Amino acid sequence: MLRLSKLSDYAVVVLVRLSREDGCQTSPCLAAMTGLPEPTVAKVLKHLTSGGLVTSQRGARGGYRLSRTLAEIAIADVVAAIDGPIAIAACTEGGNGRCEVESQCSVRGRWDPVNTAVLDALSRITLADMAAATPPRPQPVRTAKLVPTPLSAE
Amino acid sequence: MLRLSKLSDYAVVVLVRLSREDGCQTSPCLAAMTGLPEPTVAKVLKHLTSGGLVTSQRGARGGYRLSRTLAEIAIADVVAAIDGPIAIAACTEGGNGRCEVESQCSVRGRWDPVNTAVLDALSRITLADMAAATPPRPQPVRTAKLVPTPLSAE
DNA sequence: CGCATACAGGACCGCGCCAGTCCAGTTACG
DNA sequence: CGTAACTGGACTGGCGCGGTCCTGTATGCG
Repeated sequence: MLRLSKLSDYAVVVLVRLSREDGCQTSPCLAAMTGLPEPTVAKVLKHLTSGGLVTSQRGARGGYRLSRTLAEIAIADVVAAIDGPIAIAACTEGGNGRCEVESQCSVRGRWDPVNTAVLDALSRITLADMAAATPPRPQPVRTAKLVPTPLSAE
Repeated sequence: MLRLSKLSDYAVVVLVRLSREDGCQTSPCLAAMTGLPEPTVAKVLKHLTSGGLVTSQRGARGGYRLSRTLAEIAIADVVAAIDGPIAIAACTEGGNGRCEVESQCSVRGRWDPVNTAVLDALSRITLADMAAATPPRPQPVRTAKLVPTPLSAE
């Protein structure tokens, strides 16, 4: 398992979509483009804004803009912006520290290297890597439910 | 976030405790030693048995035994035994494939490298590293492997 | 100047999942 | 033969997440 939250997944999709500098920077437009429900996209964008990954422009003709390039945004940044600090177990530094049997826990504090390793792995992959696909024919990973024009139609 | 399940956390604790070859190999005894509720420990041990990490002996005077040494059991093995195959997002190979907007998903299939990176990180750290027994302050970034800590020896 | 648009930042709520428990069955030791 | 311990399910309650909605505010435009 070790599952990522859905919102983080959505965030990656939205950010990659936002990187295309056509006239689609509002949350309703991004929702339509990605096929995700608009309130959810709005929520994701709000989190990304407070996380500093995008900048917002209020009012009519407003919208969102990436504050950095895709290559400068790591997956870890996105996850941190959406889900808060990455903490594998409750006993790690970023965790809430809820560990009532801590006194007799023989692995106390030993989760931190694991947490660091995972965080490091997620910091090494950027959104540019994620967006590198979407060529006409990426590696058919599993279900080849692939149409020739996935996003260029829009 | 990216939280690990509690059961996996417990499994690490139980396995490390089980590695000490004193007369504590039954699930009631392990529960008492670790301070965890006995039914939960029993459930964890069942999963670890079917995962092949421990072997069981039924009947009176039965119990559990590690089928490998701590150094040969990676964190990824424990997580896989408890929570099933590691899958960061729904769109990865191990995931259940529930992705209803897949047709217009611009990052389709691109989670696999991320998943692989995380899995790799978790495969690099073994239970022997975890059992290195509450050292003063370890700050290794990602070289937390292969540190010759003799404390796991019994 | 007022309206329409779009972000801000909450509150709210139902569903699904996980943790935890329990029980009937089986095995094996003494 | 009785007891201790594993086996493998089913069951359930809590809670966290995904998803929605609402009020307020900023801003561009007619």
